[in-house]
Amino acid sequence: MRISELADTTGVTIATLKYYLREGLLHPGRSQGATRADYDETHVERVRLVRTLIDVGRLSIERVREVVTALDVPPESRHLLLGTAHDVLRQSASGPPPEAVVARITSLGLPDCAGSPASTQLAQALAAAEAAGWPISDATLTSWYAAMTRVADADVVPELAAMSPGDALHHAIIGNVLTDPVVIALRRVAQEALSARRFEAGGS
Amino acid sequence: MRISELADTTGVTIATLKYYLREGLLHPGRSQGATRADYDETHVERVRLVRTLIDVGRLSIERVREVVTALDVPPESRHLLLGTAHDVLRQSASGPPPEAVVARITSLGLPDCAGSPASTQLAQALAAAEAAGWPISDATLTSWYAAMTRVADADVVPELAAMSPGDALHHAIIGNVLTDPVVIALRRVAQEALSARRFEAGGS
DNA sequence: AAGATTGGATAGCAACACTATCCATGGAGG
DNA sequence: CCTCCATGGATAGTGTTGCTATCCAATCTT
Repeated sequence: MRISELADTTGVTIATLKYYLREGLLHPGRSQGATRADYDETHVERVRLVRTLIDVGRLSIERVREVVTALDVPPESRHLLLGTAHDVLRQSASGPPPEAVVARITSLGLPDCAGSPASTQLAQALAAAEAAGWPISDATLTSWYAAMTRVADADVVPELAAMSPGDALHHAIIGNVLTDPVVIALRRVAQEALSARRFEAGGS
Repeated sequence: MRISELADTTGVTIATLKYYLREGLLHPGRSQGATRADYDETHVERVRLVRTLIDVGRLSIERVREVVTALDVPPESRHLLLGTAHDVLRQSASGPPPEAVVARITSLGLPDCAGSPASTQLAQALAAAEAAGWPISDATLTSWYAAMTRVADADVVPELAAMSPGDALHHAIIGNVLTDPVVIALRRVAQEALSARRFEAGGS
């Protein structure tokens, strides 16, 4: 497959593909002499991944590069694997979260994945909310955690055990990127439904 | 309060405040002659709102302008109010979602807020996932909806009924912006916990 | 009177994600 | 064999975004 075909099948211009090649988001095609290279299905899939991460996940080029780098050298351990996936999907910069918030999380009986990207993200999100005058009670937090466990139940499927580390990582990353918006939208729908039930009945 | 004080208390530079004034994100101070204007608590709160929307919510300047415009003229009806909040927090462009996906949503027994921003968002998120080769089953969707209803339970508080439309809108917008990252982070933590339980036991 | 501060206007800047152009090569069709 | 278009590789340019920086006259403070 030549680059023009890759462009046609993915809907991405040649100029952009060259850019992705330069930036290391796309592995080079198998070179067939100086002016020809061969691209295959792995390139098509990679381009689709990159576009999904950019369009849906709103990841920066630099962050996408982190993803493909991780995919090229996936961690062996299945535990580190999810951590890697969560790390590249982090929202804020990966600095150390406030000590006090971390202590609070562990004291609530949430799993002690201390230092894991997910816990760090949680701590930073909680700290940001508190700093903006929106503290979240222990009761709300544990209730939300229970609810999100039900959501995550569909995420951690047995099939993962049978996949190669690279495929599992790909699965975890793209699954979260694609379904986070669904989960958030469902939250909004639920809000509207509850609002209608609680306020609409009484008028206004 | 002069502009320099506003800058000091909010931690935003004067140049940026002037930019926000130009862009209509910040209402002008009460003019005291040609070279002086007076800013008050409403300006401090507005600047904090803008910074939260930008830093945490990653909203563009244009989207923030939508928010403040809506806050200046909040809808009277409490039902439209949540819709307004959800509309300014939309991820993708507010185009019409695919017909088939909408039909599927309503057929699942999800509330028939047809055309509401939340339903539109959901339809678009589902369509995007499907287009990227990640279809979401009816079972998963209903299970997730049940879970997110539990999350939303903490969002739609009775106090909302007693608030002014503007305050309620502010509450809904900033609440979602600040807690979406918390909810998503909890999902990740739950994924790690489930992964540990399901895969760690069997080794690897 | 001197100096700093303000509002208002305009211009500049850095980052980001492409997009366009140029060029030498080289394979394919005639 | 010759022409011609696609390709790889390199480099430069572009549009958008979110600020910054500078300038100016007016005015407030000291």
